[in-house]
Amino acid sequence: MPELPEVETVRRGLLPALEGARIAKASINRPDLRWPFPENMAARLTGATVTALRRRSKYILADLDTGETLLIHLGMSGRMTVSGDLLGQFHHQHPTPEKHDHVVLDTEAGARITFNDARRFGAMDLMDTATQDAHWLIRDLGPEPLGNAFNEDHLIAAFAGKRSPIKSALLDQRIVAGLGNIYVCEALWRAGISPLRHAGRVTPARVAALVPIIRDVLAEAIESGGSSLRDHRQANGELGYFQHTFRVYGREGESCQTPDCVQKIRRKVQSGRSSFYCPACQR
DNA sequence: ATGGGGGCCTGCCGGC
DNA sequence: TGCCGGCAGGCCCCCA
Repeated sequence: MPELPEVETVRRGLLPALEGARIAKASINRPDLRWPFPENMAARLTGATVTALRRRSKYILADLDTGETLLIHLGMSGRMTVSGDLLGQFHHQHPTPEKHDHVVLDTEAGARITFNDARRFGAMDLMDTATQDAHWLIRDLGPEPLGNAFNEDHLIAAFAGKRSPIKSALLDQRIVAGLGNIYVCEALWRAGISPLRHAGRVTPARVAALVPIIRDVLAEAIESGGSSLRDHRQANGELGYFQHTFRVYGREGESCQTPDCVQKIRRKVQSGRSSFYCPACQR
């Protein structure tokens, strides 16, 4: 269920087990996810040490001491779980393998990282670290929403003249990289902008106001993910997705949470995705 | 060139 | 209980 905050939460959860760790064994249980795995992926991972574990948009990037970088995308249903000694006294045993455990990495230190993805919209690839920015999945991505390159000027310029609904524009990873359906709905509700409005017809002032709102929505989600991740891990060692309460997402028919607003949240399908919004607060 | 829709997959949930 | 339709947080590709 991964948008940027979930991917960041997973990355942070993987850090203690993976960063600096040597991969003793890589088990690849099928030839592909959304796309075929790269040639000899197991052999190229085995024996490699992870020197850094980074994130770009919704991609997790593991730099290896072999000069390659492992790219991981969770798609819609991808999960990564950690088991093994690094998690402490309760988890000496690895859990029973489950259906859809497609890739399993065992580290020399005794941790096991399992990639499970029922729908297989996820992806893994290996690329040269030196030229990673040119990778076909990375090269067209827009700025990181939490970075300095994502600012008022950028978003105003990106929306200028755009005929598509602002909902679609914010889901366009070339404009800003990492937002998905949920956080776009949440950010637009906070900003009071209708998801149906053409991007080019939102006033510059309102577009500018959207920038810190997007940052806040994501930062809050990461923060809440971080805390629930710790809890979750204490409980069973899994890197779960945090429980986050959304103001509009999934709340069709419920009352708008804006004080004094008496409207109900509506759901409307836009280019195949559900948008949740308040018809009174969002214009 | 740009925007919208189809398709990839499996699982789950509600209704009959 | 079983079957069926609808739905799911992503993203590439094709078509108009």
